[in-house]
Amino acid sequence: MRQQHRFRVENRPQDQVTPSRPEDTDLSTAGGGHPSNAPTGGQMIEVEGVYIISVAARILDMHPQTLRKYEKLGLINPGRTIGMLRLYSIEDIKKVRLIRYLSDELGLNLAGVQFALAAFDNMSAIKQRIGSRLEGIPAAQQVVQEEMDLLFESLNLPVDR
Amino acid sequence: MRQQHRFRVENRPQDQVTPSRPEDTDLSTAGGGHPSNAPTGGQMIEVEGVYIISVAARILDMHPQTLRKYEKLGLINPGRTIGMLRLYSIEDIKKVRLIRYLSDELGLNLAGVQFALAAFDNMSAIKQRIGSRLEGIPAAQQVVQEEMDLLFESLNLPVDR
DNA sequence: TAAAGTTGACACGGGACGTATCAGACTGTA
DNA sequence: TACAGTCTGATACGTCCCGTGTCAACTTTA
Repeated sequence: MRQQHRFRVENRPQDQVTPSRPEDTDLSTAGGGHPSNAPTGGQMIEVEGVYIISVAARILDMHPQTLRKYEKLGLINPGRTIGMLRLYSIEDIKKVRLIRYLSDELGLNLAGVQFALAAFDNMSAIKQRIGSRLEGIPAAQQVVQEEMDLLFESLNLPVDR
Repeated sequence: MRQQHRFRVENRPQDQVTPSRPEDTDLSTAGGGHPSNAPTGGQMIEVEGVYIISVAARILDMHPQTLRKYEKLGLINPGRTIGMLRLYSIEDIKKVRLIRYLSDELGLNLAGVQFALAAFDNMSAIKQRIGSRLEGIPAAQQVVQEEMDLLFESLNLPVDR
């Protein structure tokens, strides 16, 4: 196993280095991408921990066509090589696992998955925004943190996310 | 129209007067029921704005069997007469409209509706809990109120709810 | 007592979803 | 350069979901 590769990837203006993530569900300010591998000025950027669709499908034990369908629906947004091959990052893989959990375990259809993912993103964003707006009031920050964590717990998410 | 009735209703220990509402999605502290018509000591409690299933179905333009199915799935929880007839309150009607919106407009299946309703309830509860825990810090209260309202808006709910 | 309600079961048609396959073009690696 | 793999777009199939509809046997309401 451990089939990692190196590819020449698209130098997308939006997201930094790691593919996927934008989550076009507005509000999103999450980011979280460790800014290693700053653009070297040119086109060639080395990226590790990234899989083409056949490998990602094997890792996830899912049909490649299903992954393409998820992308078409906007549920995931894997990166691309310059030649347009899909590149799935670890984050993408995790997201697909979350989608599968929502679908298989909770029984949501894909519209429901879309709704839930957007809700998560918005909740995360709001949590962060509140946190930063309350920077001068640590006691309040503490309360909000506790309660928002409770809220996430109440949604029956898998341990991993 | 305006087919309102009076029934002898169950004197349920849990919820006060108005039928429906418990929303067995824990955390719920919403309440909101105007406590008119306090129990008269005996069995007879007068309740208005409450409809039997045939009337509710006509108001909603839905099949009665669909309403029964929703109840079986725990999506709604109409009150009952002592004789076990279902009684739909205005709140129940509104909730069915929300369910129909989630289903028809957003395309969620019933598992998704269940998830969404639970999420709303939990979000409402958390909002209230934070509000009361921050009672001594009006500035923080204000921030949380604003951001949580933003969060609700981001979920594409219909105006009425 | 008649009309409308209850539960539980079963069934039907349309649509969603995962999977599968095809054609024709392109990409990446050896 | 050859070839395996991926790309897009389309179509199709089996299974399941969901709203609707109906039935039987019984209960409640007016």
